[in-house]
Amino acid sequence: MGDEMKIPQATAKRLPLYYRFINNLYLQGKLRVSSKELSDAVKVDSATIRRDFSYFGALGKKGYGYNVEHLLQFFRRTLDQDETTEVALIGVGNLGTAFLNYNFMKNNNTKIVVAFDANDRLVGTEIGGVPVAHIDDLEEKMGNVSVAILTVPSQEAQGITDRLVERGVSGILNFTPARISVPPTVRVHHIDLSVELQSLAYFLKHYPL
Amino acid sequence: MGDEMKIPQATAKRLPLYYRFINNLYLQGKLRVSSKELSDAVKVDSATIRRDFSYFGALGKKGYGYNVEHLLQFFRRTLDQDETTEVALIGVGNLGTAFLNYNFMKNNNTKIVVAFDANDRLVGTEIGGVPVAHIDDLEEKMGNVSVAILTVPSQEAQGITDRLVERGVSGILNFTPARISVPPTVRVHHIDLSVELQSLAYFLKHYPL
DNA sequence: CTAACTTTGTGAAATCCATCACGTTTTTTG
DNA sequence: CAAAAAACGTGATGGATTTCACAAAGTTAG
Ligand SMILES: NC(=O)c1ccc[n+]([C@@H]2O[C@H](COP(=O)([O-])OP(=O)(O)OC[C@H]3O[C@@H](n4cnc5c(N)ncnc54)[C@H](O)[C@@H]3O)[C@@H](O)[C@H]2O)c1
Ligand SMILES: NC(=O)c1ccc[n+]([C@@H]2O[C@H](COP(=O)([O-])OP(=O)(O)OC[C@H]3O[C@@H](n4cnc5c(N)ncnc54)[C@H](O)[C@@H]3O)[C@@H](O)[C@H]2O)c1
Repeated sequence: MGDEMKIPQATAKRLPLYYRFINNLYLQGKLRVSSKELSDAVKVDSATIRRDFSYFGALGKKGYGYNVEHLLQFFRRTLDQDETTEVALIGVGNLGTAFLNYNFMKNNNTKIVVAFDANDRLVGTEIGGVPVAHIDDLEEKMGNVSVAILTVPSQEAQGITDRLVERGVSGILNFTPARISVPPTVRVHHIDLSVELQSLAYFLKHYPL
Repeated sequence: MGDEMKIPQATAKRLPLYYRFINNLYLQGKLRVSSKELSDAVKVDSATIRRDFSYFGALGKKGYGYNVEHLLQFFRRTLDQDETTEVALIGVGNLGTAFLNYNFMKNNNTKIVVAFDANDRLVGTEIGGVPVAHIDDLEEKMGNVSVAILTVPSQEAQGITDRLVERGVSGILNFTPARISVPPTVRVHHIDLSVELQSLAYFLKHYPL
């Protein structure tokens, strides 16, 4: 879809969060919501919420707030909730298995459709309803997924990444501590759990609240 | 330690990453490193690295770069690597079990020392060397850990959080989709995997690189 | 219908951060 | 030793994001 673009990245990152809470409100039967209420729920300043929403035009009504159903429909369209993004997971170990067992679809338009591992004992099984294939068959069996979750040992990360990129993957969620290299057309989001834990500890010691 | 403070938060978040790579270099026997080399490894602009380091004074030498050992010692002190931060994990399910089996200590000064769950079949067992206690015994058995990892179902998150806070926890790494409320003296880092996946998909569709 | 109240949408200001660009210092080479 | 090269540390700049604060518009109550 040719979009109007110009949504700040910081705003774009909050959209899925907004979507989830608006969906909750809808399921609870709430008809309207103010930026202040939403702020309490998602812990984002109410002015920031109004600013975020304003990039999409005037979604609310002064003195009233936002109509929950209208907002929900808007977000559903904007986040392409009707169109599922198919995802591949590489590395069915501790972390990979947890993800396979988790139903990301609950309030999400993404779905892991295939997993890969080098361990022959896993190949051929199904975990959380997702078939596990051998990493050697990556190119053959990954279909045309455009997003991959990387949960392999860190030494394997770059090699697998190169194959994924070669195969046309354009987004990678990388859980390994390795900082992988990709061409500029590929987007990588790092989630580095050790760093998160360590930086939390650092903040506690050095930034007393 | 009375600090000089004023390290930007963005810099503080990168420190553990720097530490890990500098440690690798040290183990590889490298004696010196430039901001450019470090930049290639951690994928952070070299000017940003120099700026980050400069907040701590002049750590490098012009025309030479940084002495690896000196840098490592500096970071070890700054990140309190010698002092282990003890962590409790609440919710030994898919995700919690993966964390318990992972040895965070590898290049990290944080350690999960106790876990809690409501499931009687788990209580009393040991996973990844960490004993699992009953959630009812939280107050009694958590010792004086100051950081907790939350991997319980989202409906339980707020209740457990209140107990943790009451018990003196000052940092929480929250993996549940719930946005928890805490007093201003407690720091919460949210890691919301669904949001990460969904926002990656959104970026791919709307922000082609 | 009016007055009081609520809440949006947005200029403007404030913050925070990343990057450029270069003077300076040190190393390296010849 | 002199010239060239390397690389730091940082002033300046610009961009992105957050937050303030308020007029305008709508709602609610009496
Ligand atoms: N488990 C955690 O809590 C945790 C925390 C932080 C970071 N990580 C990182 O996440 C990654 C996975 O961690 P884990 O604990 O699940 O490890 P794990 O060892 O349990 O799982 C790794 C899996 O990858 C498979 N594998 C190995 N080489 C492969 C290859 N070439 N192709 C395909 N599959 C291959 C292995 O068979 C195994 O099943 C690691 O990089 C780890 O550093 C994990
Ligand atoms: N697994 C994933 O990949 C994934 C991804 C995104 C988010 N999450 C979130 O992480 C959290 C945990 O996910 P999971 O897949 O590990 O769930 P899970 O159901 O496998 O594990 C939850 C664990 O918490 C325990 N528990 C329940 N109530 C408790 C209580 N009051 N006190 C202590 N323990 C209690 C359960 O016994 C269970 O062992 C959930 O909030 C989930 O939404 C998980």
